[in-house]
Amino acid sequence: MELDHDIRHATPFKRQRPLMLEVRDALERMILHGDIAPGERLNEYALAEQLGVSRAPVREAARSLEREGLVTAVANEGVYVRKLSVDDALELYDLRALMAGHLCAALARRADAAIKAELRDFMAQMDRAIADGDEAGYFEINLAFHDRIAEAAGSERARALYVALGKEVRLMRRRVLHGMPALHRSNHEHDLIVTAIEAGDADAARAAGAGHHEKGKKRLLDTL
Amino acid sequence: MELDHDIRHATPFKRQRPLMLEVRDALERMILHGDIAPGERLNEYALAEQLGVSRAPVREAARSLEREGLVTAVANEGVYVRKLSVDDALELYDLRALMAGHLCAALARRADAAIKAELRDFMAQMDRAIADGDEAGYFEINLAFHDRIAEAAGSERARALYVALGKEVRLMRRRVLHGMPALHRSNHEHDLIVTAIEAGDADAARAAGAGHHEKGKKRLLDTL
DNA sequence: CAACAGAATATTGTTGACAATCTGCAGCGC
DNA sequence: GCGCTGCAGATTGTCAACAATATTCTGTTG
Repeated sequence: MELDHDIRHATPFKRQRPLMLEVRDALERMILHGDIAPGERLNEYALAEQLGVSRAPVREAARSLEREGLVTAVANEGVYVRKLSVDDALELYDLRALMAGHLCAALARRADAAIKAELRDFMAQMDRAIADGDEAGYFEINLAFHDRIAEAAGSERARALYVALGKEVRLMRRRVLHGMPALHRSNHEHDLIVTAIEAGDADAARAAGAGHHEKGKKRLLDTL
Repeated sequence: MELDHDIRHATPFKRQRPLMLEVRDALERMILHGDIAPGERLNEYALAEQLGVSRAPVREAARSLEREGLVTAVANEGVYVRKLSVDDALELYDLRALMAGHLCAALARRADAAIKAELRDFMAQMDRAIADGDEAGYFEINLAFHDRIAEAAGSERARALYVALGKEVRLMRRRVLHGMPALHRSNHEHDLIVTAIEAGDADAARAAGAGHHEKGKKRLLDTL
């Protein structure tokens, strides 16, 4: 845990963006990247010194991360990187499936030609990544694909919940999706989602969106 | 806006509970009670003086309320009590219906005799309140009833989401439920929920739980 | 009189210091 | 040996002052 010193010197000229946000991003990156292990405590003083700021922005950033469920704060004791139990992770998968179904259904009702074409383009990109054997690339596009659906569904609150749940899931640093067969199955599920959205079939889209994430849950269970 | 002075003197002896939490509760009460109107800005300095604390706890409390969606913070400008548009409110109702359905379904799968009896008891209390023409009493029990379901469903994250959404909805200070006929209909829907849970029928419970909240949405639309 | 520049004011962002609380350990009594 | 007490260190909670930014007001100018 020793990286990213002195945020302020990284952006030397003018900054209207509050330090707290910079710190928040830095901490989130560290946590999601695994630089700070789950269960580990975030030492305000140490982090403040490490980042070259005072404790207040670090405190606020930590509280902000608590909102996203990445850390848990205990009074008079400190904030800890959240350690996900398997049950927690399964619950998160369920909620994420619920939200994904909701978002896909909403999008099926309101999708126009532009967004439909956009989703098909994502599919093509993922197909190409699979053909190239580019797993990392596939993950990235996969992430963007789902974010785009959430965004286009037109329900800001639901979108925010969905991405927050996604970040939380990432705390369980287990690769549930790897190997070409898994990628093929995954992209077939994507096709079900897009097809239902194209058809404007909200119920089918809900089922496909939820089902896709429930498969992810099953894949996690299989790795145990 | 002038009430609740000096939190600390209100609890004069021993306090291991951080001031920030006291402030948080006080602010939440003020907001939900309507003492601070939606759209109004929360002045850190003024609130700090009014509550007899420094700005730091007020700041933290405000950031904490942001998490619950009761206020929105703008950088270098301040935090404002959230002003719900009708669309926002409708979206909240949808999400709350979604979560309620999820929770009811989960509870239907795991409910034991004790919780079933407890729910029936709530029903009896609400019947009595209706018979007595006690609308305020009905509301209170109604709230406890739904909270109990959320708690008993065994999904902590989902429960937290559900109650947070409930608080947000209260920002729209419109009485969607009043008059004996509405109360009767409402309690009939409660009966559908409890019956489905008793039968262990998850799908029916989901439909009943979601339907109950969707009716609330319709009632809101009717008041427009 | 309208519109703009710039000062004056109000408010948030950040800092370092101090107070309260928790943790670990040594010393003591049983 | 075991457990309790209390001190020492570390860490979070709170505070008041300072810096940066936004807002309001006012006088000037076209």
